[in-house]
Amino acid sequence: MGRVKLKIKKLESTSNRQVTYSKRKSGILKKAKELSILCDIPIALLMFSPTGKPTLLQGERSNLEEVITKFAQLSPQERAKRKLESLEVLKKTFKKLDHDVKIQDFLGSSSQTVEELTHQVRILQTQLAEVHQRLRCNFGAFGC
Amino acid sequence: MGRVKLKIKKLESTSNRQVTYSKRKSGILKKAKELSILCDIPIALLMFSPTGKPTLLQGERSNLEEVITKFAQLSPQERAKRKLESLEVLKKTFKKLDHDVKIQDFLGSSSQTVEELTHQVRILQTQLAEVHQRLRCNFGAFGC
DNA sequence: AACTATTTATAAGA
DNA sequence: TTCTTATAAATAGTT
Repeated sequence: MGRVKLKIKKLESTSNRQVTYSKRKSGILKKAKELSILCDIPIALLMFSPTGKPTLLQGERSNLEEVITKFAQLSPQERAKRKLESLEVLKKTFKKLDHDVKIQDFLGSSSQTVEELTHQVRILQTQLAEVHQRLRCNFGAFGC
Repeated sequence: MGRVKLKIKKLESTSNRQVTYSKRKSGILKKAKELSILCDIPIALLMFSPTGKPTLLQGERSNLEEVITKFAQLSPQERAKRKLESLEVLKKTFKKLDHDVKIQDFLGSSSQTVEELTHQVRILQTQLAEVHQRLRCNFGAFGC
């Protein structure tokens, strides 16, 4: 959507990458917020700028109330299907993990880099803690 | 982008929510992939359909090589600034968590719901494990 | 699932 | 960088 049709491949110019990131980031954040509100769904978007600055968006409804309600309304057949789909997604996720973990040809390191990764760990731990919290509050004591 | 200007609020009709989710989901997934490639950045997008079906996208570069390289190139001043920014993001995240956790006026439950939440926990744990793995592989044994 | 009238996003340029 | 604008792209309502 611009003066010319853009080919989707890595932009050569560093400054152009940064400008494009800035523009498209605001666009995709807007889209995510709109989708969350219009369809009343939970959504999470995590990205890193070309310089490493993290951005985290959680939709207006980061709670899972709607998912729970909708799920409770499904028929047994639909539930069984959903269960299988969930397992498929899970298998794919692990498959991707296995692949990524094997490609470990990284470059040099820095102490700041560790801080950055640690920061990401904390964000994910926070999200994890939130889901755990919901499990506890809504369904009693589970082994989570 | 349609016949009329749409007001951004929860769509009344359930079927309309599902149709809109389907259309906009494909749009946002495309945007995320393009952003990942054009700007060569890591990105993760997690969302749930109005019926609870999860979708997870990780950009082409789910590894953090670029972030690390870019970060290593920053000046000490820029690193200090980045560190402060990361802490701000972290504070916001926890603030949001506190708020959400207090609002615990959920509806009825079901055994399937627990499975769905458990599935989400597993996805987040997988992402967490991935980041931990990278920490270990690239920077030696940390207490993670 | 397709089709278009419109709105929206954005690439280049100022 | 921030604003403008020509153009590409997404999509709301329709079929």
